[in-house]
Amino acid sequence: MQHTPSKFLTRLNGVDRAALAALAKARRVPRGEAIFSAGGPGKHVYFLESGKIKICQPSSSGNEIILWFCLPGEIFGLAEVSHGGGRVVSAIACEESLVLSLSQKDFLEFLTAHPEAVMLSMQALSSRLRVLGEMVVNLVSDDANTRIAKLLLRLAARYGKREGSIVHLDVPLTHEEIASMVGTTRQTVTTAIGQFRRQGVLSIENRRIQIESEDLLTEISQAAAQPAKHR
Amino acid sequence: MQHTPSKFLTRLNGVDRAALAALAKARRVPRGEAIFSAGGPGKHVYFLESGKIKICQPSSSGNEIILWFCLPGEIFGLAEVSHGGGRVVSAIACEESLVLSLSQKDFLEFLTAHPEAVMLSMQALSSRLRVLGEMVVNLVSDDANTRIAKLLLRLAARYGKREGSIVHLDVPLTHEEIASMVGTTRQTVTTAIGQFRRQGVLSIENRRIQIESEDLLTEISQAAAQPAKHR
DNA sequence: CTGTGTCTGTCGGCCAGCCGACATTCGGCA
DNA sequence: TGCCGAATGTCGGCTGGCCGACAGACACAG
Repeated sequence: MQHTPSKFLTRLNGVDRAALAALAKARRVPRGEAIFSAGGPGKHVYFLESGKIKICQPSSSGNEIILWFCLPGEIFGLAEVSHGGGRVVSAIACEESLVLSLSQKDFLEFLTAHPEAVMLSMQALSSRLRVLGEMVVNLVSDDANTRIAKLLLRLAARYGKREGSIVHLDVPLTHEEIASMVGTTRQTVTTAIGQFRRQGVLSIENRRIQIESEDLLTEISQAAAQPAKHR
Repeated sequence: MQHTPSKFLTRLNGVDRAALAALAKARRVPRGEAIFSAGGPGKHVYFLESGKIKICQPSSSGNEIILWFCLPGEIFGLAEVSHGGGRVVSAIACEESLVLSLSQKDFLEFLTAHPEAVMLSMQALSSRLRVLGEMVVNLVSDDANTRIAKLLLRLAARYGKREGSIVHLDVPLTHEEIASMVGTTRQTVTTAIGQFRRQGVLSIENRRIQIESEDLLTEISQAAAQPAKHR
């Protein structure tokens, strides 16, 4: 259930990291700005030095669905580079960020020169594949409350900062965004979160969610699992 | 919108393919049998020589969600090998199949010895990532009919055999399975497909779906995209 | 500190789609 | 060939959650 964050940069040894940094071009991205956008060419791969990036995919109805958040040390924009074809997702800075970029060509050369990086790349892709698979399963098989609970658990596992038994979710999310991630409406999210808070599962500290009891949340996420059957 | 099937084996050059075949162990799998199951160790990677495999992930409520179908020439079971940790998905033969299996260790050695295979692996992962992303977006943003229409379009693009303007979907799917893939009920799928048939969008030939007009289906899948707004 | 826009919280009405129930048809196997 | 289980088709009743609407509550710029 634990998803290793597969921090590309931090797991690269010093020499290789230096070699990569030498090839890469650094860029400062202010909060809210896109590093790349859906529809664009997709000829670069990126590494997040500092800050936070959200990777979103536009839906046919026009809103952006957040697929995952990218944390410092992670690689992003990789799938399009290896798959070919343009971007289908956008990368948007949640806060001021520092990113390194590398052209497809340079990256491929780097990979041949540094075989360990190959495994790291494949791990990054695999890890995301696993998370997306879990998302799909949740989406098709759970009701709204359960989907919200499971989303919070996933976020806690990947992006939570533990402090005693409390987990601080270090990602900026509006109810609207949560709703778009789990396929429900803003109102339903508000109601569910209010409910969780009243149950003592979580609390809100200046717009950040803090999970008070992961166990209780897990319980909730499994409660409705049995679709009641008869009796 | 087109998803290259990323046929690993067929895109490997002859020499490399022979090398891989030499390392691999072949195995005949009868219809309905699992090559590996969720919860298992995940220390092998597989190639489909002939037949058809479905890759499923169990949901908390017990049923198996089909994530994708594996066609001859494709690699599967790759994500767990590169990511580490056990299987979260199962691979089940839809029909009698011939698979090649390779241990993690042998596969990694093969990759270092045959660099082109690295790109093919990454392409396979990336391609699946893209499809799953599309699935997630559809699931969160579309209503039941639209989800079904889009699923059929995706299946047609990847697994359709074109014959004039008609596309034969060469995958064995019950309404029940379709329902589990798009997060709805068997009855709703039956109704939607009946509707599509009456509209002349598709027809059924001994339990296989044939899409008569991809254009019309595309239209349907986009019609409800605008949530009507006001006016 | 005050205005302005975005975010959160809450309510009632309404409908898509779920659920159970049943009839029918298909296709594979004895 | 006939049988049986699985798959398909159809129907009402019921309800989770969507929608619109509106009222606070922040956050931040000027």
